[in-house]
Formats: sequence, structure tokens, C-alpha cells
Amino acid sequence: MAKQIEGVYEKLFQCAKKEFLEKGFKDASLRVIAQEAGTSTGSIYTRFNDKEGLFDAIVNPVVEEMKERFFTVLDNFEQVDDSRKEELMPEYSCRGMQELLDFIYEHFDEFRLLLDASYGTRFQNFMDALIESEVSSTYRYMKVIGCESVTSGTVTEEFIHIVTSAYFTGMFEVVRHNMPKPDAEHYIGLLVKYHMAGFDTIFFPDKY
Amino acid sequence: MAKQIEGVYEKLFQCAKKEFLEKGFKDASLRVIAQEAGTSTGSIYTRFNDKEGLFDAIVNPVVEEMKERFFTVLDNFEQVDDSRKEELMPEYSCRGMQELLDFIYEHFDEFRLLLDASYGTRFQNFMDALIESEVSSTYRYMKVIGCESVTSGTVTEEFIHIVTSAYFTGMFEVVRHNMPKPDAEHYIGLLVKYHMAGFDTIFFPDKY
Amino acid sequence: MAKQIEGVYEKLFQCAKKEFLEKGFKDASLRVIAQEAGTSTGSIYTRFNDKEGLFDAIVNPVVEEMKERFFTVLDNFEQVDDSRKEELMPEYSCRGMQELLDFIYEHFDEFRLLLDASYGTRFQNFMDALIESEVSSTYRYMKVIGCESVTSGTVTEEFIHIVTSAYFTGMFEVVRHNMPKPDAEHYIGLLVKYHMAGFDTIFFPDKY
Amino acid sequence: MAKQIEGVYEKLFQCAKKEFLEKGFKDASLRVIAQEAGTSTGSIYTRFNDKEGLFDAIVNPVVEEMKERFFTVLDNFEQVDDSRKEELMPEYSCRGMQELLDFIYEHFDEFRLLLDASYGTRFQNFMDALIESEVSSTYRYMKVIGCESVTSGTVTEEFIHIVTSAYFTGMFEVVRHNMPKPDAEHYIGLLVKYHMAGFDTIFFPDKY
DNA sequence: GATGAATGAGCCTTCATTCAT
DNA sequence: TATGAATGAAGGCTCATTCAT
Repeated sequence: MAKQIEGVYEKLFQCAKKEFLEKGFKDASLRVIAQEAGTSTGSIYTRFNDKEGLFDAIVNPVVEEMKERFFTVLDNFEQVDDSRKEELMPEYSCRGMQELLDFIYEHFDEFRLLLDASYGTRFQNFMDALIESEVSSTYRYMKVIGCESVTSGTVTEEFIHIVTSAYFTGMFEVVRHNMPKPDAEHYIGLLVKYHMAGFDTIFFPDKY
Repeated sequence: MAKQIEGVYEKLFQCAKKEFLEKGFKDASLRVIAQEAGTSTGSIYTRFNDKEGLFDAIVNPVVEEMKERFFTVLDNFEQVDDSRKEELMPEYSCRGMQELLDFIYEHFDEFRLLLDASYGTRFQNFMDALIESEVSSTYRYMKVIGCESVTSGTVTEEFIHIVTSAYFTGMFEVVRHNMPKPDAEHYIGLLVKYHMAGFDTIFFPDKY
Repeated sequence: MAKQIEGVYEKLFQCAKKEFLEKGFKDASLRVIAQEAGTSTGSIYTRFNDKEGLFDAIVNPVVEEMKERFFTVLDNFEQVDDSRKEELMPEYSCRGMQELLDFIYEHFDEFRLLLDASYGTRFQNFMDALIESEVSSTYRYMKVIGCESVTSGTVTEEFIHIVTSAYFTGMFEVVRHNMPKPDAEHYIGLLVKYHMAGFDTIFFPDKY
Repeated sequence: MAKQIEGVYEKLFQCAKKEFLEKGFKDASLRVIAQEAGTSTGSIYTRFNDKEGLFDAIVNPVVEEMKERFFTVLDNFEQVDDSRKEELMPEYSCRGMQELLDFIYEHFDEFRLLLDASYGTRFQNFMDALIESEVSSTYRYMKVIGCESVTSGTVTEEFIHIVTSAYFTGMFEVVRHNMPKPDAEHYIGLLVKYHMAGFDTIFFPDKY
């Protein structure tokens, strides 16, 4: 059984990343990628099955790891004793965002791909899905701690979605703008504060 | 005098809207649109010049009116006496958002096109541009009222961009999710509160 | 019976001339011509039948008049008594060329159309046809005067064609280069000398 | 290693030649060529890049070789000692034309393409360019040998252009008329004589 | 007669994918 | 397994001509 030539996978991988970033999934050309990588289009099919498979290979590992980390955080928090949830929430939330930021900066290109170059792939709703997880986790939390605006129906899961979208968009804005990490950290710190203050105002209007 | 067959314009307009919404600008097919509209591709060129002209015809009137309204609001506020700006800000902001929401619901499809189907057209950065206007207006305002976090440099225009992106994304989420208007109004009301609380926390930490 | 609007014919005529000159027959666009002329494509069909008809209208009158003049000259010479032909030839030839030049300069644009913009029309071989007339006339003349190189078969009609093509090409070069008429006259005078000297060398090698 | 199907290149090449000859570059259809050649349009792009590339492939090798030969002849003559130029001119000129004729007959179709089917390609001014080279070479020669009609200004480069156009047109007439080579040779021999006699009459009126 | 919209075939070109070598 | 040529549908667009108004 003939072996795949070493290094071609990586070359394709890198060139595809570049091409997808520049043109988006749909407008990227496999011929260009293969050429740039110094190999043939066939090589892509051998290694990645098809165009989407190539995109997948670049982006999915990051997505998977992200999910795992993300869900670990959510799960951990889920397992905190209900009585202490409210108290620990800010810390969890803040550390969660920090970790997310770190993760993003370790996988900057992949996030840019997910955000702005994934139209036409199964990841085109990636951010929505991510947000949806966060939303339902938050919603469960709100109910658990008996947040009145939720139990009374003033605030629904739908609204949490809106606010969370806003929050995450702010977060990902640092990716879209290619900010240096220190700046990003500074801004995200502020963003967390912004979000929490806004959040409390809505969900715990009586808090203060 | 040769007249355009009546109703074909509208038919093309509607079918194009549908096709663009479903597939996005780039992937939409003029052949499909013409066929669906029961006419020939040539008809499109008679009426809309070319593919982008067709997209334009659907979306530009809304964009233009939006700009006008939006800039009127910003200008009005700009002309308020500086000493009263801070006091009147919340009202302006809130009413502005309310009007924006009304406007969006009058032109729902067009906004969906602008948000998610405009890649490849001159509108692809529409939301960015919108946000940028809001950002610079806000920034000017902050300096006028002598907001300390701004004058001291803790907070920059870049961060205002992040927060404003977040805010507007929340706003447009109602479009993306096809919410009934009453729900939307309710949520936007809350979103405004959320934003203002968050905003104040960052920019006027000493306020309270 | 409704009447054609006055002046439109002329306008179309002029605009067509311009368009044909710029782009050649095939690449000229009737829509552009109509637009430029401030009328409709239909007008062209009413007045000129079709695209070629339009070209025809511009060019054919000139061609016809040219033929007539040209054939008159040939005929006149034909009717000269055979015994005097040789003697009168130079004068006829020279005056013919002079008249041709005058005629060309009265119809400069039309000649440019015939030479370089007629591909795709029935005039695409106009110059060939013209030359062919000249050739057969010349050939008849040669036989009449008993030119030895012809009667002996050293020189054929085919070769006369070659030489005549050369001659006429030189002639029309002044059109292609948009020369001022005085220059043209000077050059054509020289060209006639050139041709005649060359001609005699071939056909009457013993003359001198 | 994927190979181009053998013979397809040649088939395309031949069918393209045929189509271009029949309809000219602009009006030739790649679809027709591909069909005629029993392959797909894509094949053309694999082998020739695009429509002009196809024309190029047919014609350019001939043009390049022609340039080389042509310029070699001109250069050689340029390097002859000035004092012997006048004496050697006729021989050079005659041999040059002879060689040109041979070359044309080795590449008959290509010359027909260049002459009558190249509109719309970068070769559309091929003959003009060729003539222009000859003209400026001739002009330099005239000045070197101190031809009086040139130094006195009676005769200009412009007129040399006219005469040279005439000369070359005569030459290429054999192509346009598909003459058998022996006939062509005979005629070109005569044409050279014709040209030289005419030329001398104009440029060296005192010679005899 | 005047208009100019409608027609629809035709243009060159690009593409992801297949498959013979 | 590697190659890259072959495929052929599909893309946006232009055009001379027709014909309803």
C-alpha cells in the first residue's frame, strides 16, 4: 500500500487556510490551493475527501476542543451546589471568558475562518450554536436560582439569546479586528463588566 | 411607445428577493430568478442593468432612507446644547432605538438581505459602516461631556466599537430570528436598559 | 400613413458612421447607435432594414458612384483607337489616379469604412473587386497592344493582379494614415511614377 | 501521472485553425472548435489557457521565427560596410524576399490567419509592424548612402511606408490567393524587379 | 411610423469532482 | 497513492431582431 507523501497534508492545510481566509469557502478554488501547495487537486480528495472536508480538517478540531472546554466549564458550574451558584457565578463567568480569549488567540485563524469564511459549510452557524449552548445553560441557571424576572416570564430564553449574542459578538470583535492580545485582554475585561452590569440590571432589578 | 410588461418588475423583484435570501448574492442565479419570474434573463438587464443592480434595487432605497433617518437623529442630538446632552442622552438613545426597530420591521426582508446575503455587493460592510457612524458620534459625545474614562485614555474608540457592535448585534438578532414585532419591542426595550447599564458602568464608574 | 421624423435618418447615419469606424461592422452595436442618435433601435429597422442595411446606406452610394466613374474611365480608354492606346495610357492612368484620389478625399470616411471596417458585410472584398476590374481592363489592354511578355505567357493576369494590388494598397495607405490631402497628392504623384516605372520594367523590358 | 489524451491537442489545433480561418478570431466559437475536435471546452483551457492563447499557439511560433529571420537579414545588411551597401543592396533584397516567400509557404495557414483573421488579437497589427521595421531599416539605409531625394526632403519616411506597404501587399497577395508555390516564386521574382525599378525611379532619378 | 422591452441563443470562462494512467 | 486532464453544467452578460403598444 503506497503511502501518502509526507508534508503534503500540512502544505495543503496551510495553503487552504490562506485561500479560505482570503476568499471565503465558496469563492476559494481547490485548483489554486493545490497549485500553491505544489501538489494536485487529487491530493486533496485523497486526504480530505472533498472541499468541505478540507475546511473541516482545518476548523473542526478547534471547534471540537472548544466545545469540550466550553462544556467542561458549563458542566463544572452545573455541578456546583445550587446554593452557591449565584455567589460563584461572576468568577466562573469571568474566568470562562478569559479562557475563551486565550483559546481564541491560540487559534486565531481558525476563528476568523469560522466567523467570516464559513458560509456554505456546516459551520456557517457555528457562532449561533455556541451561543445557543451558553443561552440554555444560562437559562437553566436562572431558573435554578429562582430569578424572578425569569420565573415571572418577563424575561425569556429568547431574550437571553439576544443578550448573549451581543456579548459574544463583542468578544469576537477582537478577532475580526486582529487586535494584539494585550489590548484584547483589556477590552474583554471591560466587556465582561459591561455585560454583567447590564445583565444584572435586567435580571435582578431589585438587587440594589 | 414600448412599455415594460406590467408586473414583471415586481415579479422579478420578489423572486430575486427570495433567491437572494435563500442563497446569498453570490450564489443566486439570474437564470433561476428570471425563470421563476416567468421571464427572460434579458428582462433583468432591461430593468436592473446587472446582477448587482438587482440587489441594489431591493436594498438601496432602504439603506438610503435608513441613513437619512439615522443621521437626522445623530445630527439632532449633536445640536443639543452641550450642557444638556448628558441629561437628554437616555431619551434620545431610547427613542432612536425604538425608531430603528420600527424601521426594521417595515423593511424586514431588506435587513435580512443586508445582514446575511450581501457578501459580494457594495453593501457587504453595511453594518460595519452603520456601527462606525454610531461609534464616532458616541465618541464625540463622550469627549464633549468630559467623560473621565475617555479623557484619561482608559477607554478608547476601539472599545466603544466593541460595545456598539455588541449592542447592534443584539438589535439585529430580532431580524435574524424572525421575531414577531411585539416580542421584539419588548426585548429591545430591555436591551436598551442592558446596554445603558453596562455602558455607564464602564464609562461612568463613579456615577453611583 | 405616418411620416418618418425628419432628421433622424441623418442622425442615425452619422452616428452609425462613427460607431462603425470605431469598432468595425461586427463589433458595432445598434443599441449604441440608436442611443447616440437619440432614437430607438426600431428606427433603424424602419429606415435601413437591418444592421447590414445601415452599413450599406452609408457606403454603397459611394461604391456605386465610384464604380460608375471608374468604369467610365475604363470605358473611355477602351474606346480609344487601339493604335493610340499605348501613347495615351500614361496620361489616362495618371489622370485616373488623380481623380480617384479626389474622389477618396470627398468620401474619406466611407473609404475608411470600406477598407478597415467592412468585415462581415458584402463589402468585405470591395478592394479585391475594384482591383479585379482594373486588372482585367489592364490585361485586355496589354493584349491589344500586343505586349510581348503577355502574349508569350511570361506574365499572366494573376501577376497583374499582384502588381495592381500593390499599387492600390499604396494608394489607400493615405486613407489609412489620415494624411492631409496635399501630402497625399504629392505621394500619389510619386507612387504613380513608381508604379509605371516598375510596370514598364516587367512588361516592356525591351523598351529602353 | 495524468496525461493529456494524445491527439487532442493536434485535433484542437487543427479545428481551431479551420474555425479561425473561416470566421476570424472574434467570430470563431470555442464551443464549435471543441465539438468539432470531439472534446470539451475545458480541454481548450487546459491546453491553451484561453481563446487568445489558442490563436497564439497557432500563430506565435511562426511570428517569432519570422521576426528572428527577418531581423537577422536586416542586421546582416546593417553590418555591411557602408561603402558597399549600395552595391550589395539588390542581392540582399532579392534573397530576403526569396527567403520570406519560402518561409510563408512553409506556414501558409498561419500567414492567412495573420493577414485576415487576427482582428481582436495582439497580432492584428502584425503586418503593419513588419512593414514598419522594413521602412525604418530602409530609411536608415537611404540616409547612409546619402540618397539625395531623402536628404533633400523630397521623399520622406512616410512615402517609404507607402511604397513598402505596396510591396509587401503584393508579396502577401500570393497567400491570399492560395497560389501554387512555383507560380508564386515566379511572380515574386517579377515583383522584386518591379519594386526595384519603381524604387530607383523615385529615389535615384539621376541614376540613368 | 415610433418605441424600446422581450427574447433566448450565444459568448467566454470557471469550477468541483472524477478517473485513467 | 499521485496526478492533473477531462468533464460539462453553470455562471453573468450581450446582441440583433421582433413586435405589441
